[in-house]
Amino acid sequence: MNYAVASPSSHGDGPPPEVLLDAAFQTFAAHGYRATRLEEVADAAGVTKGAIYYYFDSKEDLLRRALETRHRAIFQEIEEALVTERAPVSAKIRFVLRKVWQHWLDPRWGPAFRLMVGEVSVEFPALFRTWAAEGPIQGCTLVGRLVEEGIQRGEFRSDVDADVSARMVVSGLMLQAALHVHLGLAQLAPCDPDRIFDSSVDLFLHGLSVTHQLPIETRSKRAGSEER
Amino acid sequence: MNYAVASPSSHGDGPPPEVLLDAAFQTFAAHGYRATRLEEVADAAGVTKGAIYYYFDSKEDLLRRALETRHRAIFQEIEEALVTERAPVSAKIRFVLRKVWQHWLDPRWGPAFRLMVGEVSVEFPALFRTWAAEGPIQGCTLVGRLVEEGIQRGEFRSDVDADVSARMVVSGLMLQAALHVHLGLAQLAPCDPDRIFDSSVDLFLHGLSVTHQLPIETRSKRAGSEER
Amino acid sequence: MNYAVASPSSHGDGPPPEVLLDAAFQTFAAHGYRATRLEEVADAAGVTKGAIYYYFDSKEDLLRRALETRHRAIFQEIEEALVTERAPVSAKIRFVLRKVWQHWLDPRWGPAFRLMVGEVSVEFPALFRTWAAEGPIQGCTLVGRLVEEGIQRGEFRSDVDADVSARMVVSGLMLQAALHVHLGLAQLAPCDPDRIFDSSVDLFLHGLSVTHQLPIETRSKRAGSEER
Amino acid sequence: MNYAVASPSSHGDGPPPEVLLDAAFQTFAAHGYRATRLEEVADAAGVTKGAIYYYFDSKEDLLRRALETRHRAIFQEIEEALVTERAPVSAKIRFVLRKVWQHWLDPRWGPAFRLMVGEVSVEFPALFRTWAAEGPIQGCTLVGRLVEEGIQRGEFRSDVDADVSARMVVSGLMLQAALHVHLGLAQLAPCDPDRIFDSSVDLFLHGLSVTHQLPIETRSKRAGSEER
DNA sequence: TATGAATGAGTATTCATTCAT
DNA sequence: CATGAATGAATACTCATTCAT
Repeated sequence: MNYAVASPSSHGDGPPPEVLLDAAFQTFAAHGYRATRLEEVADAAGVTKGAIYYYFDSKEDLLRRALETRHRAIFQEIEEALVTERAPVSAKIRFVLRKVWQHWLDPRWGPAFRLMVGEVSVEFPALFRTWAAEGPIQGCTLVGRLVEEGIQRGEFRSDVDADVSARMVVSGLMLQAALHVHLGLAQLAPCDPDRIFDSSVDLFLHGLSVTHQLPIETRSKRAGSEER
Repeated sequence: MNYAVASPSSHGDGPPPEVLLDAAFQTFAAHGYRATRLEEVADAAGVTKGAIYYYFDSKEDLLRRALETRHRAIFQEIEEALVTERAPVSAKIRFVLRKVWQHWLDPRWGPAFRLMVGEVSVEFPALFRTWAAEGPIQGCTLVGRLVEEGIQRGEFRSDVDADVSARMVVSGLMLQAALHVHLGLAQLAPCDPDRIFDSSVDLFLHGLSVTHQLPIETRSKRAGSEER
Repeated sequence: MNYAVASPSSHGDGPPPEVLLDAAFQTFAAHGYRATRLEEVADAAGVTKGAIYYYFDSKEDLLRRALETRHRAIFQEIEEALVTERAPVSAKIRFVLRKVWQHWLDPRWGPAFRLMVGEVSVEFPALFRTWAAEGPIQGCTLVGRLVEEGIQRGEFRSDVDADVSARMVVSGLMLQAALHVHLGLAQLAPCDPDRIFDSSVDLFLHGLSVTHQLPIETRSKRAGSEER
Repeated sequence: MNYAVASPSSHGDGPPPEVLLDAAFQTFAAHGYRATRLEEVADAAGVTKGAIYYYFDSKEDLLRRALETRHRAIFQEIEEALVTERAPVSAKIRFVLRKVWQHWLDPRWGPAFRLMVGEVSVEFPALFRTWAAEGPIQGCTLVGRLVEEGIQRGEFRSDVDADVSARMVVSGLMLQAALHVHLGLAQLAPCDPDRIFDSSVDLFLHGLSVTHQLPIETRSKRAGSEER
């Protein structure tokens, strides 16, 4: 045993084995945090329960560190890939969205999304906010900036709400991935992921684009009497 | 091995008291299914644990029946309200979406969404499918039919994908409600719910509307070399 | 609905500790199966409740395994001790009966008999049948064979019912052990165990022995009018 | 409501309905005391749990009173039927045993025996002793007196142990009834109840009868070296 | 480092018992 | 008299956590 200061949250000298982190992340994601017994994680990792406690302080600590390590800050990568890009903004947006769409299509993403929304959001709000900040929020921000740029360049309508538009397309694709791809709603209403992506992005870009049409309708109804 | 009677083990003859179903639904929604102790439900309903077992067979039975009874099939109502409507399709769509948006804004909806996506989807898949069929799926179907109608009437572009467009706007608004309104992401990126709704629906309807512009870009990139 | 592993839910790899099996057997025998709290067993074994569940799946499993392991197939042993015996059949029978009588006199046998007859027979019929097959039934068979042998050799009357005679003496001694020795009826009608044994076996052997007397009475009354 | 003094152990003014006592006795006998839920008794009697508490103070009280009332002091009856009898003692004995045998053959007797031996003996020893005093013990006493009478009259051997002989035949028949008739051991070793009775009684009376044979063997072995 | 064994606080579930109606 | 509803103490069972080896 060396003289390294004991790390604050475990006894292990080195970093926890990847296999444990992986097993924890996947088991939690698959069955949920509460529904997962530590023994399941241990089994999945090929060790015994006790070993977990050599590296982690508690079930919570295990989840926390598994999430930290496993979570890919996808938008970070994408943004970096984007700086050198020379293309119309709409093409950049499509490029960005395709990247994240592919990420969301990953079989491991759906369960993780469920874990985040379903349990982490309530039981570990801070963790949830971290995930959100690096995921959805950063996605929205990135896309939002591109929309802004499109507006500046005259590529998009000047009266577009860049912020909300970005949230809309990011949320729309994300929940479609979650519900239709991962949660089995495709069985109830089948649809090809490629078509979902293409049609959704087409719709989005059309919505942004400069047109010659008349205003669609007035919004004056919003405060109208038909609302309860 | 036991001589338990074959009849259902709950004893209540009449339907379970509303207060129990309410308390169960809300407590489960608020804290999650696994994280909720039956005693919490009992406390919330002002009874004791034993009373729950007078009406329900198990925690699972309680959840099941609470979900069945509490869940409002919102789209059903909306569709009925729509049959008499005489208006441009875009107005109808805005009307429908406003209705569901208001529903999703309800403080009780967010937790229920979390419960459904986070735990029910994994632990009680059949229940989840029922919810989905009456919620998101029916919403998509309804909006999809309206988009179709708009296309027929020449109000919308003939090349929009009615199905996917509907999913997009329903998913987009739903997840924005969940994340930005209920899960506190508004703190990270503040935004007024009214603005979210208006801008999202504007964007959507713009996306559907007939335009005179050229196609924004080709989709030829999809199979391009940047994909993994 | 749960994600429990399909493998048996007890975790112990090796066989359960003797002390647990012993404690379980004795506590169940002493107080009865239903009346025994798992904590009593745990206390008797000097462990905590949780430890029981490390080795056993349930209270039922604990009983089952305790009975399987603790039960001594006494007649098996006796039969083996008998093969070399050269003696009059009546002596062999007395030898056999003395062996089992001593077994039934053991302070642990009475409670076990009660457990078997009182609860196991109803709640775990298969277990009961196993016990019976190795206990009373095997005893009857063994003694029955000896009686048969005695008849062949001319030592016993040729008109005795070997089968039923064996059942009679085995049942008679067994229930006297249970009621008079273990269940305290000796308090109501005191009698020395040795005397019970000797007199009972004498009576039995007399009953079997060849005599010169006339038939005691006719059995013609059996279907007579005094029956209901 | 009249002014009768509240009876010590219930609120009912009149005696408890037979149907309740019957249901209790039979349910307890069938499933065991601990294993029986009061609701089962109530169901069997066609009332609700609450009604039981109008007549009885507790589950224990219910058992106690059900046993008191249901239990037939069979030997009492038999003894009375016997006083006028003019016949050889052996005939009287056969008569008595046939009566009790018939009683023990009753489908309700087996479960009651089990209840007594299995649970009442441990949980309510006083009750058990009452049952034993009026059942087995009285039976033994009665038969014992007859054997004594037979000895006096020279009908039976003078060296017979009247007491133990009586216990032997009563125990023998009783346990055969319990095990072979009621507890299903007949499946393992089939035998007709009539034959059990006849052969057992024949054997018994033979054992008692005066013979010309030599002593079967000496008892000197009892303290011999083969005992442990 | 890792394990097998054990712990104990917690939780679902049961059921005898009560009581207003 | 009897019921339906409810109670609450008891009890089987679970599982995160500990620890000697």
